Formats: sequence, C-alpha cells, structure tokens
Amino acid sequence: MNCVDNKNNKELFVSKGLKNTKNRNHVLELLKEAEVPLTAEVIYLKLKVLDTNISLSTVYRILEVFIAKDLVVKSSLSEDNKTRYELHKDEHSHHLVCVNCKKIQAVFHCPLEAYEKAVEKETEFNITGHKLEIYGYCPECQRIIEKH
Amino acid sequence: MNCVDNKNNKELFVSKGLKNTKNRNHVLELLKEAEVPLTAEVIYLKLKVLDTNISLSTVYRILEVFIAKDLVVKSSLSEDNKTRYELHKDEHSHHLVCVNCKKIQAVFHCPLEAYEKAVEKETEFNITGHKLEIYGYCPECQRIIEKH
DNA sequence: CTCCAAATGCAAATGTTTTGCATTTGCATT
DNA sequence: AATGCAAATGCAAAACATTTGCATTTGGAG
Ligand SMILES: [Mn+2]
Ligand SMILES: [Mn+2]
Ligand SMILES: [Zn+2]
Ligand SMILES: [Zn+2]
Repeated sequence: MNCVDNKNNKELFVSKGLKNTKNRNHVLELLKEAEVPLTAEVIYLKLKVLDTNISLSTVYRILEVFIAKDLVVKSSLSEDNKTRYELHKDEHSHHLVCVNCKKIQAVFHCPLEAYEKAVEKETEFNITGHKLEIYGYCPECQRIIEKH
Repeated sequence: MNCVDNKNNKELFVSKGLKNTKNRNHVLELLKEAEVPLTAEVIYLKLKVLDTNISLSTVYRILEVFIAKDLVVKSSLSEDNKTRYELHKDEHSHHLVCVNCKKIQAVFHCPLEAYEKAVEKETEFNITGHKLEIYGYCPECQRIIEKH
C-alpha cells in the first residue's frame, strides 16, 4: 500500500525503510490533521509553538523524503508562489481557492476520469495524474464586495 | 475586449493605458509566438540574443503589468518551481506535462463547464476560472522506458 | 550497551522574484 | 520640432523560498 490511511506512524515508517523519529511523527501528524495543503513554513511554525525546536531545513528534508516514499504530494497552488504539501491519499481532491482572501477549500469528486482517457487517446501520452485548481470568490468575499 | 487576439500591439497598449515601448512589444511578440507558457528568464534570454539588452527586472515588471491589464495569466506548472506566463486568450487551454522529460504540450477542449456549475451550487463560491494540468509519460519517454 | 548510518540543526549558498533609485524614454503640450 | 513630466527602464541590492555542507545527535540493529 502506498497511502497513509489506516496505519500508525511507526509501522508506516518502518514499512518505508525510514527511521521513526520525533520530527517525522510531528510532521506527519500535522499533515493528517490538515484540511488543506500546508507550506513548509507553516509546518515549521506550528511545530515551533507546540513543541521543541525543529529546523526549517529539517521540515523540507522530511517533506522531501515523504514525497520520495509516496506519503506526500506537492500541491503548489499557484496563487502564492510557495510550494504546498499534502498527504497522498487514496482519493485525491481538488482545491477551490478564493481569489480575494486566499482561503482554500477542498473539493472531492473528480470529474476527469473520462477526460483523461480521451486525452490519452488523442495525445498518446500515458497519463498518470492531474492537478485541478478552481478559482473564485468565497461566499464571505462576495458579500463584502457587493456592499461597495 | 480583454484578450489579445486581433489587435496590433500599439492599439492594444493604448487601449489599456500603457505606453507603447520597445520592450513591451518584444515581450508581447514572444508570448504570441509561444506554444507553451514561458518563464521570465526564458523571455529575458530570448530577447538578449535577438536584440538589445533588456533587464530581467524589466521583464518581470512588464509581465506584472500585463497581468494587471488582463493580457497575460500566470501559469506556473508545478513540475518546476518557476512561474510561467502565457497570453490570456479567449479560449483557455490546459497543459499536458511529461513527468519524465518535462516537455509541455497544450490541450484544448475543456471538460469542466458543467463541473464548475456543480461546484458553484455545492459551495456557494462564485467561480471565475480554473487551472488544470495533466501529468504523464509522453510517447517518446514511454518508448525509452519500455526498453529497460 | 555499543556502534554506525541516518537524521538533524545551524549557517551559508542558491535560485527566483522584487525593490530602490538614478537615468532614460514615450508622448502630450506648446 | 522642442519642452516637460510621468511612466518605464537598468542596475545593484534586497527579499524570499528552498537547498546544501558540515559538525553533532539519535534511532535502532546487533
Ligand atoms: Mn481529479
Ligand atoms: Mn478548462
Ligand atoms: Zn474569500
Ligand atoms: Zn517525455
């Protein structure tokens, strides 16, 4: 199994040939709790307050190794130019980003299976995945903007 | 009209309240010729060889003002972490990226109109657009990989 | 418990994008 | 055509995000 679901951290790390360290546990826990993809810096700051000091480069290195082991995927939303990271789940999601307040919200249900097949036929690419971001104004920002 | 189609550069710049400068003309021409989104650096280097010297910061500033005037959109493909820029056309396209050789290819036909409506209903966002990138192995890379 | 490779912290290096400021240029006005 | 001024530009430095080198610490196998 590639994905994070249904395993305790230690078991997971061992199965991937990774040492079970405090920092890796903390980063993984944060990613599990997160509803949206996190930047390295946000992870770093959250851990700093909760806990002992982790170094920002360690955060980057942990994320790197999690990606290499297929536990995490990069999910750089193009609104800011910071890379974001989220757990590699069985079921992928897409993100809805408010172009005004930058709030991010996950959207499940992927409408692209059939489309991928069509593109595969048309282009002869062997398609492995996709990334979809949807932009718009969130309900709150719509209200604020209407008032002007 | 917001988009670049069917106008000469000067007319376009004037209609946007921009001065008609040599550098802006060059950057716009390059973007018109490009089949895929370009990085600021690529634009800078292409102009350097063709032509007199432009400064990289001027390239960034021109792209910024083009974005502000809706002539250009950012299109940072997440494979590399450099921001890319492309003309804001009437008909948007999506990109197919080879995860092996990083070649980028445009895909037209957008399958998401109905989906956007559904998400709008579900989330009460006012949706203004989306970005879709598709990943896979290009025909050439498939052949190369099969040989191993 | 010992030992060693793997993980970490810290500081410095890199690579990209932005900014400050002095100079130049486009263009509206004489 | 010459003038004046705001907008555009070049250059160097700053600001950010991310990566790397190296000395030290730590997890876990034996
Ligand atoms: Mn999907
Ligand atoms: Mn589309
Ligand atoms: Zn909002
Ligand atoms: Zn390829």
